[in-house]
Formats: sequence, structure tokens, C-alpha cells
Amino acid sequence: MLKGHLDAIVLAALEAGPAHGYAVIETIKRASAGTFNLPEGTVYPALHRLEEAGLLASAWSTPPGGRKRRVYSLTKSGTAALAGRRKTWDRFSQAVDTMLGGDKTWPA
Amino acid sequence: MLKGHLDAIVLAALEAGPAHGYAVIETIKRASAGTFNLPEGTVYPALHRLEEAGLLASAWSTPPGGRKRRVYSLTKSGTAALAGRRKTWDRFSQAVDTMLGGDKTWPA
DNA sequence: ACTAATACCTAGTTATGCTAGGTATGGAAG
DNA sequence: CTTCCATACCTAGCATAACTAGGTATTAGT
Repeated sequence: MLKGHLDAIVLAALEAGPAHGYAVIETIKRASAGTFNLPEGTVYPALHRLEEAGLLASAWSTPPGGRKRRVYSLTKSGTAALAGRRKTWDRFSQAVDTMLGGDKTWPA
Repeated sequence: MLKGHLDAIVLAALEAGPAHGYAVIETIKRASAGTFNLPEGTVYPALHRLEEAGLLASAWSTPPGGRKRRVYSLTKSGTAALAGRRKTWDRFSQAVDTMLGGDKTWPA
């Protein structure tokens, strides 16, 4: 249930460096302390979307004694998009906090 | 882009007391400092959904020198649902903050 | 030999928010 | 007095996002 903010999260997960899809899922799970336990059917299509949009680039790699992985990395516009998403998130979350926060100064 | 959190916002807007649809839109716009300028086609169906779900109750009223309004108020389960939504939002926003925040302690 | 974890994929469902229209009244401006 | 804007409600249909539920295949452990 990350409605609309999945892209930002995936991009953020790749900010530290390239990673393959399965690792992205694990990273998100760990970094969110289990809050975001995303099914593959959510993340893989998201990666494809982001690559399609030019925010990610991918390359196949086969580590010795391992098996084929598709490694994704942030493109330049991906980095820029992430910055934009951060600003959007800040505005958004602050607005929701204001409304859900107990203050209730805003009616009237 | 409030995907999934619209219900919480609408419920919160009605927490201070009953209001009609158009007023809810105005309240949300003002309380969010213009961040959430929601079209009617978003809010009215949401109100209907929430009433259908039993979280809101509605009644028609015609103020003197005014015209027909449908006034919505939180039901008991609406209040309970709002509390739940608040918890969900807190977990959610904290997790996103962790991932988007510059810390980057979580890879590795 | 079997199971679990790793690693990838996609077709199709569902829900949600929004676009784009429609109806109607009251008040202000021309 | 007519025209326009703000108020106030509504809905059909579109777009898309996230997820369900499947499928394939390799590696490691029991």
C-alpha cells in the first residue's frame, strides 16, 4: 500500500548503488523494518516501468557460481527524478501530517 | 496523488464536526495550504464510498436563504476507522521517511 | 529426491483518483 | 435584466497503479 510512492522508494533503494531486482525487494523490506514487504509482482513491473521511462538502466550479469541477474542502476534523469520525488513526498507528507495531526486549528 | 490516503483525509476533515461535501473540499484545501486542491469528482464519490461503508452518515438540510446540502458526519465506526488510518499513516510515512531520508545506513 | 531460497517474468483483476461532462440556485456586476 | 461566477450536487467512463496468481529455472541444503 504505497500508492504512488513506490517509484520514489525503488529509486531510493538504488541510490546507494546498482542492484538486481530481488536485492531491491530485500533492501526495501529491511530498510522499512518489514513495513514494505513487496511482492515480486509489484517490484518487477515497477523496475520495467522505470527503465522504460529512462530513469533506470539495466544489464544482465552472471556472477561466478551464481545465476543470471538483471542489474539496475540509476540514470542521470533517475537521480533527478528521485530529487523531485523527495520534494513531492515532503510536501505531501507534511500536508497529511497537518490534517491527521491532533491540532485541529484549521477548521473554522 | 493521495492514493489510498484520501479516506483518512476526508474522515479527518469531518472530525471537527459535520459538514457538507463542498465544505469538505474547501476545508481540505485550506488545511493543506493548497497542496490538496481536490476536484469534486474525487471527493463526492469518496463520500459516497465512505457512507456505503458505514463510516459516514448523511442527511439533507436546507439552511434558510441557502440551498439543499447533504451534510455528512462521522459514525462510530468512522471514528474508529480514522484512528486506524492514523496508525497506518504513521507507520507508512515513517518508513518512507527512513528510505528517502539521507541516512543511507540501511544498505550493506 | 525433495524442499526452500534465490531470481526472473507476465496476464489479468481490482480499486482509486480523476476527467469531463451535466444540473441547478444565489448573488454580484454589467 | 441578463450574464457570469461561486456555490452545491451528481455520474459515466478513463487511466493507472498495485497486487494476485500463476509460470520458469537454478543453487543449496537435508
